[in-house]
Amino acid sequence: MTVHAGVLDALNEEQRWAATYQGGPLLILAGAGTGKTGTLVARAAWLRDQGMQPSRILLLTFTRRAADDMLARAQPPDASPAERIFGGTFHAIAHRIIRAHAEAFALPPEFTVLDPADVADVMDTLRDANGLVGTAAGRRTPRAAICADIYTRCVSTGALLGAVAAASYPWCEPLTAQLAGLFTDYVRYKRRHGLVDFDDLLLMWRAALADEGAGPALRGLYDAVLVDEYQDVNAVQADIVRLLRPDGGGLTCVGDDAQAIYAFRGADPDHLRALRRTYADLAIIRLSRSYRSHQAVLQLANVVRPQSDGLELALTSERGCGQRPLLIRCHDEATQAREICARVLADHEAGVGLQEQAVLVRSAHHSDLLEVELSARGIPYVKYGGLRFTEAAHVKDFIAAARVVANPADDLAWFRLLRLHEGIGPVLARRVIEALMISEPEPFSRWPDAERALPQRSVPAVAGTVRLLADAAGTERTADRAATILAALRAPVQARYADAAARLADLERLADAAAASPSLHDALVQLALDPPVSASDLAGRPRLDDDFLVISTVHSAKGLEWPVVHLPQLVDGAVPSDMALTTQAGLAEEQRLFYVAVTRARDRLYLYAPLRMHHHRMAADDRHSYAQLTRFLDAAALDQCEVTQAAPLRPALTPLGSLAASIDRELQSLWGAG
DNA sequence: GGTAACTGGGTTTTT
DNA sequence: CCCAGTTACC
Repeated sequence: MTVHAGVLDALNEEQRWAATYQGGPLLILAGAGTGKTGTLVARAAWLRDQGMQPSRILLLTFTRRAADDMLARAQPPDASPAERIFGGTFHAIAHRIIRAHAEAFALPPEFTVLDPADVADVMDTLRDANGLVGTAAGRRTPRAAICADIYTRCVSTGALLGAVAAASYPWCEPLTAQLAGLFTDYVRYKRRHGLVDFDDLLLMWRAALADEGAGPALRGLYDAVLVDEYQDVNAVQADIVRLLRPDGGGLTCVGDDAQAIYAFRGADPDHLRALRRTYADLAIIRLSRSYRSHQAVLQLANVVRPQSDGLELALTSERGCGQRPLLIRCHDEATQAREICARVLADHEAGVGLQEQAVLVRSAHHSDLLEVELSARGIPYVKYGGLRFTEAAHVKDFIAAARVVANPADDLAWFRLLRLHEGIGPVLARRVIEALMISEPEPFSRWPDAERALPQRSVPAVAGTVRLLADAAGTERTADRAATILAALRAPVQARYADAAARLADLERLADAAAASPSLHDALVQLALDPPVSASDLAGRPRLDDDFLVISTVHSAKGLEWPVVHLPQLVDGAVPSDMALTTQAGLAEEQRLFYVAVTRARDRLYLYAPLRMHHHRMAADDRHSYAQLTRFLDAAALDQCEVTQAAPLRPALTPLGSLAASIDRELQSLWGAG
């Protein structure tokens, strides 16, 4: 008898079958809202109750939140370390292993983890030397961030640079040789400075697992490996899973290839499909009973869902029929914004809280006009996706300062920190850093020499910051260090930003969060691998009782659900995105994205199709017909929807004309003629 | 020489 | 709206 017997009792037959499956490798094909998390948690608990040692069960996820959530549900909160199931994101677990064996990877014990923005910064400094600046070779050159994208795409898919450029960045193809040079320099730079990016974490874990000496020991750590969201693995992660469980024993993968939406960062749903080829004895168990959406919503979802051979799935609802999705044709984007507001308010009147409604968009800027309309009407909302907290300038400043303290040899962090000060540009910053780094171990002690590179008037401010950071580096306790770093940034942040008060408030939270970590280095790693979505995220949701509408990108909405979902911009070019229209694979991904969006709705789904877009006019002659506007709403899909037309917003032109005339008369009277 | 302030062109999604 | 290139100022 176990404490978790209840976990199994709460499952339906297909879920229980999956949770207690006794054979070899298992793929749980879990449709949207079918209780995938509960099933995976139950399987972990069941394995443990079968006598498997909890610390030898490895749970791999893509987000920290998913890992924490599942681990909390799989075991009592007071379980001792030995009784705890081991789990985390691919990157976090890789980091743990590499840190424990840093010297074997030729890394310093406290190596810096570069986040994607850092990668772009490094590439930016190496671009000129590789002929990738300005309009080299008569063509426009990719920005540093694009270079970083191409790099990571090659690494995470294992594809050749030439092929990646041709397929995804055709305008960069003539610069393949320059990019190759840049990437060579980039890797050399990382190795020389003891830096590790996200891709390296996975590459190193994979290399260790494939190593004849280390491999058996590393994979021998676990008896069972459970992988969540397997459709989102990239080539390196798929290799890691294969190397962890070469014969498939003890392997459970959960996923749904129709919900794979991360191709842009190297994921490929073919890895999920390939499991059948890798493991001849793979069992596939389908979870198709949805506890989320009404049947009427699922009928549209089932039509929209792309099916693949051998992995077909159709969802049925456990929640009754419900209302058919409503497609609202709108004259233009302004009408669409007005219409969304009206329906949000109407449902709110009917008792659906704002927080129970979400507007899901393909790309962050698709809600711009809507946000104006919401603000004008005083409807509160929060937006997820788009700009991340750690990408805000002042947060990057803080992280740079913390990195200088944690590792005074981090020239990239120095560069950003110095440039924060008035009057310091790239050239002066470089000179100061050069002076600081002449003798490696103690950059801070060289400050008196280095400050000679600066013009007199900027010395006091910079020296003040540096002195406080040196103090921080000299103290032991993490809390003291965090507080001193914050103190060091006060003056420069005040001087640089107009809205300094709000930014400093953010930094106080950041400093508090860092103070709670065992070390500054841990805080920085945590921040890189698991960035908070917003400042309020750090502070633990202070506004829980405020009611607000949710606006989110479809990507950020993955795994979430709302009673009411609004899907605007259902027009070719927006959904699907025009960036993806040129390739078959891109279009397939957009289709899956639409499937994910539709399946977020529990009770009510509103689809909005504006006839005119901001820049290009679409199908003007079809304004009053039901012709398809997005290829995803074909005849079969429309059959599953109610269709209505929003009343067009018609400005009253004639009165406006007479107003203008009266203004003219008024003006005329000002100069007394008339 | 080096920085800041201005202006014009392109804009997906993010562990 | 953010970044890169240009101009104006110290």
